[in-house]
Amino acid sequence: MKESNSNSTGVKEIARLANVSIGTVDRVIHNRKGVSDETRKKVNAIIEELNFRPNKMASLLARRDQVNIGVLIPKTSSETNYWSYPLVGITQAVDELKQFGVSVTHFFYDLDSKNSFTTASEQILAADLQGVLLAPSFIEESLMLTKKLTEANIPFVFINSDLPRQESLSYIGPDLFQSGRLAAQIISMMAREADDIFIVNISTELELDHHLLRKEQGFRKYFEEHNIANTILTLNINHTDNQSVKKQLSKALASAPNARVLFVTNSRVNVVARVLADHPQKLILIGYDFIEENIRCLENESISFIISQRPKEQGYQGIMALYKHLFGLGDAERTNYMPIDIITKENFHYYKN
Amino acid sequence: MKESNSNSTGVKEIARLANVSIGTVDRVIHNRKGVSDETRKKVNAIIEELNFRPNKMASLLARRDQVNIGVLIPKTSSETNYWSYPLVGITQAVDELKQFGVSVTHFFYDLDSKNSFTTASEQILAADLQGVLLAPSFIEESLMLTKKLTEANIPFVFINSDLPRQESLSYIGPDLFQSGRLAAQIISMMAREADDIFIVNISTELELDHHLLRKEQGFRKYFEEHNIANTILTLNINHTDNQSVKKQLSKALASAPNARVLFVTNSRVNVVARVLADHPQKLILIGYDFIEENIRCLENESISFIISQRPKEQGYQGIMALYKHLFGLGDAERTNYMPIDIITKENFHYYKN
DNA sequence: CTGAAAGCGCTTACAG
DNA sequence: CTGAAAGCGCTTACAG
Repeated sequence: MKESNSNSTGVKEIARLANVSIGTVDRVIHNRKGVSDETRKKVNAIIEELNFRPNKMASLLARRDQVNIGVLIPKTSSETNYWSYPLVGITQAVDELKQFGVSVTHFFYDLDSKNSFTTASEQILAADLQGVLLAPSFIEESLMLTKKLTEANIPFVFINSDLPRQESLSYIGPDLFQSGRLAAQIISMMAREADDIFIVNISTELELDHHLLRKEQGFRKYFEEHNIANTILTLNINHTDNQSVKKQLSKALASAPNARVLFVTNSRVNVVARVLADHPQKLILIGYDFIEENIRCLENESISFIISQRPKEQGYQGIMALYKHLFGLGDAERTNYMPIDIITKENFHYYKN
Repeated sequence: MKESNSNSTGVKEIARLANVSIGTVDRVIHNRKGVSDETRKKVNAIIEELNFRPNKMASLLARRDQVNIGVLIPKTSSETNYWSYPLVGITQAVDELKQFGVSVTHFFYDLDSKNSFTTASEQILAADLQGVLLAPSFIEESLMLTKKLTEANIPFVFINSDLPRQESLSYIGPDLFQSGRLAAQIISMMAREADDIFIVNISTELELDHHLLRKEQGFRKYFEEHNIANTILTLNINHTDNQSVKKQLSKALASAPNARVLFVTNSRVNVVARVLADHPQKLILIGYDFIEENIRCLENESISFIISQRPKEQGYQGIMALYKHLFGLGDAERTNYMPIDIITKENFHYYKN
């Protein structure tokens, strides 16, 4: 290790060259008022010439700002641990950033209860927050919240699903349509000509929204574009318990003897795998989300493919986007689509996102 | 934004509580000598109690250490731009770290010339480097270098391929065997019973080493384990030009009329795609590496799947591992296998690694 | 073995 | 509009 030569560039050197004080240099760097045009020009010219970039560490150290970010996401339920992954990413980001004065306050809601979302929203608005990261699962309720946040001038970032036309800083999450296309491509390569294909949407009315439909649209679009002749059937199951799924699925399969491939449009694919365990014919199953239940099904080969969209990274990038914005370190893109990962029995072990 | 309450913990506060100077606190924190056992204990107790973690920024700022890391990787050739991706990751890491005093000196070698590797090695040893990131493409030559580095007490990290039993800090790259298994799984799901499968190794003698063989081993292992009956043939092509590939491939395919799936064990899969363009039968192609030539083949559907192992991230993590080690911020695992990503026409667009 | 002082490269009141 | 001084939380000589 060597020590740096300290006569290098820095506010001090710039001040010397411009014949001003370092305070003035600081004012120019941050576009603060109280500097004559002439001085500003002179200093800026030198900054240009030296290609000066302020030392972020020193800056952060001297400012000792603290920001508290509110995080509003569903709580991990007994049904799925999906939301534990974004949480890991959030925690990781905060661990890296706490030395820069970033902290987080968590607010969880229940995916089965709009009320819990509204309650959490009120807590968020009452808290002293400088930014909010949220998963806007309920559209109307989310709009209520983001409207207030916008009024209060509190920046926010969406993860996992988007609410277009909002004043959000960023959306970080999947491109649902495209992920449906990817599922279609994989299936089209595996299916035989005579195979019928089922699209299975499992969802209570609460959730049966744009989400699953967008995936279905992408899926069907792919088959259309490629003129693939397989019959594609849709099965909507609006109860999520094993019994209901089993009943409706059995009925549907009984009436479609050629069905050999099932595309389940959300993480409940493991429920399908389970109720299909005693099905006479071997079916090909593909579904969504890197959650423990699904991984176990990959292991026992009852599910062939899982599509995952880096839940951990969504949380991580969400916090990072807020941090950079709050500290004036640059803004992320408005829309950030995650890579669409294909997970199987042979590669889930190294998947860390 | 709020300002932090500055009466919080810090060396100053610890010094006050322990009735010593902050210099002594610093000595204890970093286990420097010149502190009596008694004082050390007293200070450590307080550090414990306050759960004190030194402020990394302030520490880095005060130390103003500079490290220069040597990077030894193949140069991007006209044949493949593979190595431009790790380079992107390296550059990104250095951009983030230069504020912490990290810089990089690049040394490139030619994958077709062991000599160029040796020459670059000498330059590395002559340079004033605090760490080295290298892709040890040539085993003997790499061993020569790492031996000297170890003697000189310069830490090094391997990316892309590993040299076990070396004193490297870390290996960051693929698990070749497992990626072969993954290829086998995908193919086993797509192939019909009557299809013959070709494993195609394209490589000049220089490279025809453990690399491709490990992938082939993983591939065959999967088929064995699953008792899949397809015939698996191996074709070794030891010239990399289009003409040679075309000739040997045509010959092999002529003698195997049932061949319908080709697994190419490296990035040259695009060459195969090209020479197969006028092949009468539609073949399924799967190969390695997220490089432009291969992406184009995904687009025109002449390649079905590409396996990629996050080349960008390898470079990024390699630099990070060295940085953390050099600044005493913790060491990475000895072996870091990258996720094994499956890339197709429908998801390459969002793949950023 | 220990302390006091200067300094890292910035920012922030405060004074003029 | 501008400057001088103090401070962010550490580390580094230097003195004793």
